[in-house]
Amino acid sequence: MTTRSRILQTALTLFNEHGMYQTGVRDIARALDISPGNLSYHFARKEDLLIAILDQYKHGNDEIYQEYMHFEPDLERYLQTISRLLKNAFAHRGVFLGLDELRAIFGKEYDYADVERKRRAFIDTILSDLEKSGDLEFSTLDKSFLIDFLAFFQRCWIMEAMISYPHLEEHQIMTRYMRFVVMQFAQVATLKGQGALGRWL
Amino acid sequence: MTTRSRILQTALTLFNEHGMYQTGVRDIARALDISPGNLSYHFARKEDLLIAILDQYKHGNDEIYQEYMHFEPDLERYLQTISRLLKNAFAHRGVFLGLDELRAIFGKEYDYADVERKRRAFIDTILSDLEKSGDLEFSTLDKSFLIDFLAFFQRCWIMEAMISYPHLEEHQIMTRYMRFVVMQFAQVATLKGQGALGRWL
DNA sequence: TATAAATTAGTACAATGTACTAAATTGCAC
DNA sequence: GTGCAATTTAGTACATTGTACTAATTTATA
Repeated sequence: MTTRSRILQTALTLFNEHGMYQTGVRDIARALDISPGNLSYHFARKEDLLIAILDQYKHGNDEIYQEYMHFEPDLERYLQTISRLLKNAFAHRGVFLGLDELRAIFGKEYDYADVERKRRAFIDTILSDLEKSGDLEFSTLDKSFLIDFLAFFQRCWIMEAMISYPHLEEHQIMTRYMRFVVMQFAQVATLKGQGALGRWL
Repeated sequence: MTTRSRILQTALTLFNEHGMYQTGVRDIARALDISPGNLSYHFARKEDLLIAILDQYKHGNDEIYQEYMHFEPDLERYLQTISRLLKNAFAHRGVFLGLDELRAIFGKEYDYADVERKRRAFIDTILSDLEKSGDLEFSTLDKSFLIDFLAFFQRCWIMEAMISYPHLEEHQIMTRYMRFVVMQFAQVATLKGQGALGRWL
């Protein structure tokens, strides 16, 4: 394991536990038992750490989506995919608490719009395929609204979870939010699709 | 206008524009043309400023809800009420970017659970009344889900707005998010209720 | 007028992010 | 094994920040 990835891992752990602003670069170095100078050799600025962690998060998301796309459309597998996306976000929750700094680097050093564009494109494709496969039908609820909802949900839930349920464990948080999102799917699931929802409710 | 309220106003403006962490206590004092010592006379810690602003936000929300409750249930008025709630959150957006610090004071010096409890109670009452008055009917979409959705939405939207649309003006942001929430109401609006939704879509 | 509240100006301190240097160690291609 | 580059250490330095404190002055108010 390279020092660089050890740094990323430890920094993320500290960010998750104590928050980004409560974690200084000297704290990270101490936790790794390396010198602060060495840390700044790999990451000149604290922001670079943030960016690297965000890239890691983005990469994780891409992989999860790609894997879903690799097989035939299936509502049950899509819900599992969403669950994996939530877990990935939870694993990187520490950086989402630094909204202030996130906002500062978005558009400059980190292309957030790209994440967002991809997300919506994936969701759109997936929902359309699930419509064709007969798992979903959009009559009462508009497809474009469901895309909006899913995009909104996936962007926000982790922030709300950190604020509202800081004491809950990952597993509890996951069931809570999966249940929430599946309730929305229940609006558009066909009889065929209903079966996939059960295990989440 | 008291110095205390001038401080609150200026601090909030700076927080909204540059973020909480980018705004130092010395900046606030300079913007007000008062001495830093004077500022710390009114607010010993920066956190106290945050708490005072949150109280102001909470108070604003309470007033908006109370005013709605003062008249007969009406879907159109409820949507206007939601719009006012969004505006109040937007006016205090600066502090919501300080998630890290918010999380630190929640449960200790600021009763966030109370805000949340009230919010859900209000929403519950309002929806039940609107069901009785025949504006809403809960068949395909569960009432408890709509409560979850509205609570979730009202907690999160401002954070997502600050991250995703930092360049948009208040008016544009408001129409975007009102449109989003009204789409969900469309699921449960009766024929009578439909009329209220039109102006937001 | 007297007392309290408010305000100013200044100092101090620990912690932080950032930047830099010089020397030592390690890894690796030749 | 030698030599070079990458890595790591240790240390210094600086501006900024939140916080805390003092003494003196001004303002408001009973």
